[in-house]
Amino acid sequence: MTTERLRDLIETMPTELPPLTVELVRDLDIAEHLAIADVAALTGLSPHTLRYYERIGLVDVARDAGGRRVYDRDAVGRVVFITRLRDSDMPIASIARYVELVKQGPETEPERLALLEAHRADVLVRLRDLQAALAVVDYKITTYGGACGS
Amino acid sequence: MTTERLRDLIETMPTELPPLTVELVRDLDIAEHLAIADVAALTGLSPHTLRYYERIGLVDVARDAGGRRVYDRDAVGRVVFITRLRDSDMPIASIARYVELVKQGPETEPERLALLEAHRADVLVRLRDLQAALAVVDYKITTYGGACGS
DNA sequence: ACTTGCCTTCGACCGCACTCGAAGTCCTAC
DNA sequence: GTAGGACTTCGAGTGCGGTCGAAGGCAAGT
Repeated sequence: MTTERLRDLIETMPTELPPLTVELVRDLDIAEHLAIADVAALTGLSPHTLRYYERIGLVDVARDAGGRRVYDRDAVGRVVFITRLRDSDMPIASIARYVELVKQGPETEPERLALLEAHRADVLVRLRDLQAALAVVDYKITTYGGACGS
Repeated sequence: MTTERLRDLIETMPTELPPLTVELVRDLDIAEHLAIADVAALTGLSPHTLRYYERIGLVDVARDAGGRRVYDRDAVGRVVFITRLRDSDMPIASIARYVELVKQGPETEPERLALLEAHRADVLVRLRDLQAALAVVDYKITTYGGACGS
C-alpha cells in the first residue's frame, strides 16, 4: 500500500534534512490521495491542526465515500505552503486573506504579490530585531560577572 | 525639570537608531529616579505592561511618598534587559526564572549563564528557520505566476 | 476650591493559535 | 460478528502575553 510506504519513508527519512518545499512534495507524493495522518506525518502538524486549518478556510479538502478527508497533491502543496508562511510568523488572518485572493482568480495576483512582499519586509525586520537582541544576549554571556541591570 | 527634559529628549531622538542597551541607559539617565511614563517612553512598553512585569515579579520597583512607582537606574536597566530578552522571544517564564536566580545571589551564576546560552541556541535555531521560511516566500515572489500549491 | 491629569490597585478580559474531549462512524482483521 | 483503531463533527478549553476599565488618590495649575 502506498500510504504505508509513505509513512515508512517519512519515518526513515534523515531527520529534518530537506526543508520540504512545495516542489519537493510534487516528487515525494507517490500516492495521489493522502489520509490526514499521512499529511500530519509529512508536515509535522497534528491532525487536529489540519482540521482546524480546513475549518477556518485555509484549505479545501475532499472526502471519500466514508466521509474521510482525502488530500490530493494540490491540497498537500497548499498545506505545506501554509506551514512555511506560519514558520515565518505570518498571521493566520493574512494567510486567510491570501487564500481568499487565490480563490478569487488570477486578476488578484498583484494584490497577492503585494501581500507576500509586505510579509517579506516584516520578516526582514524581524530578522534584524532578532539579531540585535541576540547581540545583547551574547554581550551578557561574554561579560558574565558584571552586575549591570541583570 | 529633568523628567520633562528626558521626555523631550526621547521625542526628538532620531527614531529607533540606538538599540538602547543597558549601557546606553547608564549614560542617558540624567535623573536618578524615573516615573512610570518616563520608563514607558524610554522602552516603548506601555505603563500597563510595566505594571504587569512588576506584578509577575520581573522587576521590583520602589514607591515614593505618594505611593507612585519610582524606577531607579537599576530598575530601568533591568526593564531594558528584559525587553531585549522578550525581543528575542524568550518566554516570560524563563525570564522569571533568570530573575529569581539573580535574587538568590552570585552562586547561581553558572545556572544563569546556562539559561542564557540555552536561549542563545534557541535564537540561532529560530534565525535559521526564519531564513529558510523567507527563502520559500522569496521563491514564491520571484516565480509569481506559477500555480503550484498556492 | 476645583479641575485636570497622571497615578494607584484589582480583577476581568482579549486575541491568537491551537488543542482537546465527547460522542459517534466506518473500515479492517480476526 | 465483533473488537480495534483511526476517522468524523462540534464546541469548549488552554496558554501565552498582554490589555483594559473601574474606582479612587494625589498634586499642580487657575
